[in-house]
Amino acid sequence: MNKNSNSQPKSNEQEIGDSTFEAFNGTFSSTQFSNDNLVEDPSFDDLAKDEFMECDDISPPRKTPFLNDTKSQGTLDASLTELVDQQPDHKETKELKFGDYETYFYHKKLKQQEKDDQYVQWRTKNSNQFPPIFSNCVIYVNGRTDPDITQLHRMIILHGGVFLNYLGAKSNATHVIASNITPRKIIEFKNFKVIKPEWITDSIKEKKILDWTKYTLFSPQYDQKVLESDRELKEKSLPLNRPIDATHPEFLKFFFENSRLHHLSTWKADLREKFQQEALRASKVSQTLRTKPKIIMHIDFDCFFAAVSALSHPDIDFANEPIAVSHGGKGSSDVSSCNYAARKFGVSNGMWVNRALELCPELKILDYDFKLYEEKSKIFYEELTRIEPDCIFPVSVDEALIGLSSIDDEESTLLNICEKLRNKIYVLTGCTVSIGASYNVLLAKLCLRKAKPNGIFFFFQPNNVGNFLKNIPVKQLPGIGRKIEDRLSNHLNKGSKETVTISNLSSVSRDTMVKFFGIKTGTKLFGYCQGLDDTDIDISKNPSKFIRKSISIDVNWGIRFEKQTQVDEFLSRVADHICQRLLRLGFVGARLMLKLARRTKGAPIDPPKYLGMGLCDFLSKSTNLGAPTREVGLIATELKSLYRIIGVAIADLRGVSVTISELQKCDSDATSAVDQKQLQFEAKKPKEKKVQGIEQNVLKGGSVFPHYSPAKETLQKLLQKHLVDLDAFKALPNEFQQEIKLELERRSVEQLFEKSPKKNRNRNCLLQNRSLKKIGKVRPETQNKRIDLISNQRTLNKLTLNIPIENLGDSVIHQKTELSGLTMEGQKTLVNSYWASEKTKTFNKHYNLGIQTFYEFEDWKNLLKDWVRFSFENENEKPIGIHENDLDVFYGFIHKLILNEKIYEVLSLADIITCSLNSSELVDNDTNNESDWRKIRGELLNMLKTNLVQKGACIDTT
DNA sequence: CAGGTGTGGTAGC
DNA sequence: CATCGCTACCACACCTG
Repeated sequence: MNKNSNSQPKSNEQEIGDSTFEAFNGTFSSTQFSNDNLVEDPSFDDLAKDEFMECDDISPPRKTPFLNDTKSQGTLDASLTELVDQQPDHKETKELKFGDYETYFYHKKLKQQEKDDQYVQWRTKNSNQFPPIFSNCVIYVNGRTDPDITQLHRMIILHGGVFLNYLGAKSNATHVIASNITPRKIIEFKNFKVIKPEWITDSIKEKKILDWTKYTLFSPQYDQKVLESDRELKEKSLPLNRPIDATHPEFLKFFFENSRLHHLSTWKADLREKFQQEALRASKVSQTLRTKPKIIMHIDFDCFFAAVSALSHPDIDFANEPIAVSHGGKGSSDVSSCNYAARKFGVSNGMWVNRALELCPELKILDYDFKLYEEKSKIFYEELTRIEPDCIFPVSVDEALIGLSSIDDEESTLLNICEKLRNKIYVLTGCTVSIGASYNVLLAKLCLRKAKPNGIFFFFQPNNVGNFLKNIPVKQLPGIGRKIEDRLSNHLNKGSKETVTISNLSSVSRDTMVKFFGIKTGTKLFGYCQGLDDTDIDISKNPSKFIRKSISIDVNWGIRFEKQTQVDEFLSRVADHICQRLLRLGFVGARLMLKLARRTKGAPIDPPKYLGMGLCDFLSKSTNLGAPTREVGLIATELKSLYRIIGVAIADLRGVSVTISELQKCDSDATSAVDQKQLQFEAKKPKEKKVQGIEQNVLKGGSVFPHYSPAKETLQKLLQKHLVDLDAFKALPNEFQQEIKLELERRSVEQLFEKSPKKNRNRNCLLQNRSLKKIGKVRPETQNKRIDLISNQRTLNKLTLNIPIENLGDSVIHQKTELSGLTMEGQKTLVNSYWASEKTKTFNKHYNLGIQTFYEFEDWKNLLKDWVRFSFENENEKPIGIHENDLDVFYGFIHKLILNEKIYEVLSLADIITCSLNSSELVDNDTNNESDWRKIRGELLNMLKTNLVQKGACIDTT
């Protein structure tokens, strides 16, 4: 750094530095760094060289394609273990196989790249002669080559490239190297740049990356063939391969690959997770309390997509030619980004292309290049890290907030840092960034607005803040969008179209704002008008605050369905997609929400935007999943029933959105159950209330399993669960009523009966599910007729074969939907006094099923084994036993399984109970416990049977 | 009052 | 032909017990 600052011309620094602090509104769009002058500036040349040396010294060659780094090694190892542990005969795992295949290769790739890294480090230790010319390349070598694959491999990685062992369908290979190629491979590689190996060797000789087009493999006589097969392929596969709308099986993949907003959102989430993880790691190492950073820098690319897309069009004069990025060149496609030349014509982001072309007929439309955006972003963040700020807060793929606590000789040094950063990013990415800096986030953001394009703007004069703010439109304030602006405009200007500025708000009191916008927004807005903002961007101060709280998928384009089956298929695919994301991100979730967009009455059937959603009403409904899970089948069924509960006419459906929340971290790991539990306690900290008892217990030096005390909320929940409806209660036989009353008396809550509770709103599906799960629990007659399904494999086969499978899906959903509105007379309220009373008297320990995390079905199996073992452990010369709360969670899961036709799974769980009880490990010191387990096992089979009978399955009980 | 649920708004290009 | 209008998070209104 110091070395470089010497090469910076002093005069510039002085000139800019002076003006900075003379007037607060000075802009530094220093022409010195505009694209044209940049390269010719001699001092810059030095700087650039220097910087490159520095890169070479410090940064290791690209390890994995961008953003994949966030995957921890642990996850991958675990995924692999999962893969190996799969039982081929198991239905669940069979379905997972395809995804895991990819995981397997991913893992392999990572291992390989690790090895590569080690090799590169070793080789470059004593020599510095490998310029990273392939640093943006991901290269796959095909077939026999000269030099051979091993040599090419070495050449590529030593020069900063990534070598691919396997070319996956979604592979991000940038180049394919081959000397010979079969016609078949020509088709296979038709989407790749296929280049001769000489490209590698020559590039290394020249010490720079050469134009690959001069090294393409397809010789002229092949070209014809390529074209032919290409056309052939296109013609044949066009109707099949190109999704038209969401009825196509591959629609989701296709849609997300091309959606800018999807990319923006996932990049953001990934960055957030990455920095959160780093902060978490850092805060464990040093617990020093940091003060709030004194300087906030807000740094952002100028029209990021447009600038990056233009890089692949060297013929374009980016500074003067109007450019926009969108899909296709006309019609209702969104302009996602446009350069400043285009903005002069009134073109803006979000505008439709046809409108933009009206405003600016010579506007050039460029395509998206999501991969390149990612690459440039990676470089950007690498550079931000390199200046070693106090903290980095990612705002977007191309935008970050940076906190600096103090720098010596603040003013000139800050400017120096900013200019150098801008230079470096320009050299490395070919795109310009702007920087705004101030003493809080609000003002830094506003400074950035003033700095754009390609400039720097500082504001450090608290006394002058009123002056600084007065002409700022309120729309520019963070968190103030179109709606709030509209409301302000209506209130203040009475409909006139003038933009509302901060000075317009000076007369508005804090109370008025709070009344208008609520306590939070109102207070925030009032503070903003005084230039106050206490947002803290230091993630490391409270990393757990930034942990992910939900995962969602939104599709509001291309949604056109005619039949219920199409909707259901789509929901299944969404479920599959979201479960894959849960797996990849290492989460399980306990709550599911479905949000639908329905064409507003009177809105045109076909909106102006092709396959767009048009004007819509949004309707949402959520449900609890019983236990944290990522079971695809379960989630799919829940979605389908939620869809029916919301009840949007299929023809009016325009958008589908699925959110899973109440997440728990769950990097499936082969650690022991107890270890897992302890990890869970840490991970669950955000929800302190629920874990409190446990934590206290641990602090007291006691067991991690808390003693059960019926707290108020638990009691409420119990009532909710067991007493769904008072009418239903009254309809019960007398002895049942007595039993329940006695039990509740024991808990001294019988006064709750005196009140007459309102009719249950039936809002929550889960409530009904819970009541359903109790069905048939203590009916002597069914108990007597209980059949032993497990012991008789023939019965099992018959059982599963006799179910009218093709109708099951419908009946399941139908059944659930009906339940949400209807009561099942006499069956609704069933309390099993046995579990409720005796359990709490004798057994007082949780196994804590409720806070376990559940991955796939295998984990439930292990958990159950463990739980059985645990219940036999001795405490005060009595076995710990089974806690009703655990049992509740367990039954909840079983119920969901049954609803999802996971018959085999339920049976195998029942089987596990039998096996565990027969295992010699257990000390048979209390027959009660064993008989409890046998009852539970019987209950599983009973629940299963009841459900199957309802569906009309023919069960052979002989 | 604590909590749950449904809805609405915002940000990035 | 077109076109790829996502997603995480906060805040709030309203309801229940």
